[in-house]
Amino acid sequence: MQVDDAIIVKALREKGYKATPQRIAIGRFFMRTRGHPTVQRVYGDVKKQHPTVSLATVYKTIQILKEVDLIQELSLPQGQTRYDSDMEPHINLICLKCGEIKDIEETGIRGLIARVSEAENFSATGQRFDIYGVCRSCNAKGR
Amino acid sequence: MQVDDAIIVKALREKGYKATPQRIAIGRFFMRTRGHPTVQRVYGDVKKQHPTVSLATVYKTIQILKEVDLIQELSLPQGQTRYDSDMEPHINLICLKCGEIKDIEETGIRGLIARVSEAENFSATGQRFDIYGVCRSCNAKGR
DNA sequence: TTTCATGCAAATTATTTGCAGTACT
DNA sequence: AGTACTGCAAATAATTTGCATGAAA
Repeated sequence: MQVDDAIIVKALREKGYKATPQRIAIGRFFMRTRGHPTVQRVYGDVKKQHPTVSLATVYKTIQILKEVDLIQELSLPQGQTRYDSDMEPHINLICLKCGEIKDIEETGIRGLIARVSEAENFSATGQRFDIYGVCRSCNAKGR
Repeated sequence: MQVDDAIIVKALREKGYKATPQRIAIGRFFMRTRGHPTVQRVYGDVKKQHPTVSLATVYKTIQILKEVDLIQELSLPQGQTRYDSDMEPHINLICLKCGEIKDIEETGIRGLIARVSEAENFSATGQRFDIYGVCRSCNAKGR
């Protein structure tokens, strides 16, 4: 927890942002959470520590956390935007039934990106790989 | 053109939707366009043929074209949602400077999806692979 | 002829912005 | 001390919805 805080504070200050308690709390929530929370979910959690925090601050802070490369944004068709604190290239398995998002570490992706970028003269700074469908547990339940 | 229309009409009717002139015009625009238009772009183009078409109809029709698997939605962080009529697995090279989106056909993706899906017991129905960065021409211009 | 789609306007949702007071460095 | 940040409320932008009229099957 102290460790995470140090990472967050450092990342913020390096880009000239102040390390406020709200920002640290929001950043900490992302570092701890292995899920893919929505803004509302972040807001709800951070309010436990900072009851007066506003939704506007959460939105502003999320923008900053993206800029300092602590989180990634996953804009989805249906429903609210989700965020992912896994910054390594990976695959998102997105279940269209229950909305669950599972991260899959796939070592080949990095090479694939490097290969395509070089061929196209493209300077890659980020990526996103989603597979949509029905997850294991929904498959088991449903017919 | 007649050929495209036939595909659109068939796809609509198969899922129980009526083939109206507006829907055909919108579908035809997607089939013709090798770009990744926004809703406003579609609206603007379709109005040439159907001056009274409403934005609501465009939105509704786009939902339907997604359901009948003629187009894909690309929700993006900054800016408006884009649509893609390339339904084959491919990579979107997305330039963060100029907004251009280039499709890259990459034969390996299909196999990668099959492999991951099988390992995770996931029934894949769609996918999306974005690489974000700076494109060739923006690289050439800017420093 | 029956059912579904259109187009208008109003409603909703998500996100952003302006600003006065407050906290970080 | 100075600059940036917070929280509130209001503004904006994007998308959705309800409904009466009109068109497809």
